[in-house]
Amino acid sequence: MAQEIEAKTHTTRALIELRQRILSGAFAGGTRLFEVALAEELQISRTPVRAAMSRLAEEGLLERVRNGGFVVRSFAYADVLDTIELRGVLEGTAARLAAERGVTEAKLREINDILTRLDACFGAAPGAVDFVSYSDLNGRYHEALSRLADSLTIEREIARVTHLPFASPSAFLPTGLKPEAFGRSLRIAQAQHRAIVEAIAAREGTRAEALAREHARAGRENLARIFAGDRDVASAMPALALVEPGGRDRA
Amino acid sequence: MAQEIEAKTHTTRALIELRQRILSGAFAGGTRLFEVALAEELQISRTPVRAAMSRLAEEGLLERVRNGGFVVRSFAYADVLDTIELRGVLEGTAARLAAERGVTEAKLREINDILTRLDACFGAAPGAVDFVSYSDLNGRYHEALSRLADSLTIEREIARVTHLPFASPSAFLPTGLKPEAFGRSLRIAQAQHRAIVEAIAAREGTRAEALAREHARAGRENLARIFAGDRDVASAMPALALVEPGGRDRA
DNA sequence: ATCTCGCCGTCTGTATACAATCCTAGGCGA
DNA sequence: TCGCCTAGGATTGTATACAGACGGCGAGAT
Repeated sequence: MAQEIEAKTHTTRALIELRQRILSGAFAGGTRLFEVALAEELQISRTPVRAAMSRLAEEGLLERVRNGGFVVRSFAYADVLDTIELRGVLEGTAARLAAERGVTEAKLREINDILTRLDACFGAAPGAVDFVSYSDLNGRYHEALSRLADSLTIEREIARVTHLPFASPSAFLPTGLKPEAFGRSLRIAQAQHRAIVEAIAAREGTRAEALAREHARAGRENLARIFAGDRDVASAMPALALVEPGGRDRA
Repeated sequence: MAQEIEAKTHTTRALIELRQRILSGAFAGGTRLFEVALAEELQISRTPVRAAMSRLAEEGLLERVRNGGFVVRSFAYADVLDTIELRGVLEGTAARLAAERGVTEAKLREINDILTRLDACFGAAPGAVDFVSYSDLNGRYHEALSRLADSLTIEREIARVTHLPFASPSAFLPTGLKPEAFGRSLRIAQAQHRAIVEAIAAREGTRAEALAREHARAGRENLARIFAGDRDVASAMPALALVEPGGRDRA
């Protein structure tokens, strides 16, 4: 997805454009996308539009409908919670398998290096955190963690779930919380990061799994806080743009 | 997938034909599929071939390659093990969430009904088992289990993983084991089926999860037994047709 | 009033011609 | 001999015309 910048083909451009529109909530969930209309709008023929929609279906952003055609997939609040839960379960599995199977020195060094650099994001004051660096390194940490089990199957599935913006490990970091409370929760998260790697290194599979799950739970609780609090904050979160408003069950 | 029989469109026919070929191992893993060649072979134009391949990519049987085109995804023995492990983890999550969130009387009755009918598959003698009915009902049980958590997200992900033939709950049932040993392992599996539902009904989430994982483990051990034993049996298993021979690491 | 049948419009399915791109093989030059 | 560069073939990308299928709407019959 990184090399998609400066796209060459019409298909790729349509893919990027449509993905952006869906993620930004330009289409309500359940909206049917018509080839002809989009083709006209994007000034291309139906063929690349179809190709792009097909790939968006692979990404899980569109759904095929009976007798052809696509609709925008709709996500309710409950789906967001379940997806974050699922990420926790999968990352927990990656952590457990890594602990059980053992990891190479090189990989351990790599993730420990990320941990060190994450530590460097924190200043003396509770609210002093380099958010930008933290967010970037947090993403790298989770990516490294998913690779620790040395299983392409697990890695793939985590990547798949994580692809949805609201399930990304860094989804709810730059929230509207007060800097102080926010910095505190980030310090706790970082402590969990360390504990997970320590458990893996000590071959404590069950502990590693439990910690990884609890870590995902933190993200989930940030989300719940956003939802329970200011609704304007929630609707301003880019990661929540494609989530249907209303249904807020299953706390 | 059930309504695909008596397919109307060329795309659907191509999809079924190609899927069948891949699953039967007609293409080695890594083989690149060319639109023109397949179009000629199937006596249709490139357009429906492309559409079919795109859907096979969604199913995880094909992979897109850089600069266009598809290759048949290749599965090593380690991937099979990881996928079965993953199924156990996901079914375990479904079971745990079902226990934690509670299930309706109707759903509980439905899965208990399946359990009763599974019991009826066993005769007096150890080797006396109605394999055909058991296999069918076993599939239904696992499907009902995946729906018990009342989460489309989880259900979807289980369906996705289960779609691969070697990860299906019924993948390694009709094996080349001796009837008596086979019947015994099926009775154990059925005991696990019951225990999982009992744990869910009693709201024992952790127990339900552990049991579901262990249950998947049984399938994995059947697979290992097949692999360790007669290699001819392994190569005769339809579910293993698309698995690369050779690599047998990670026991 | 309601049900059914058939027409028609709209949307996707398909074929095909042409364009663009990528990879490779071969030759030329340093 | 090695490397680069070019030319050509192979393969996908794109546009477009036509075909087919589904659904909605209206007219007619009961």
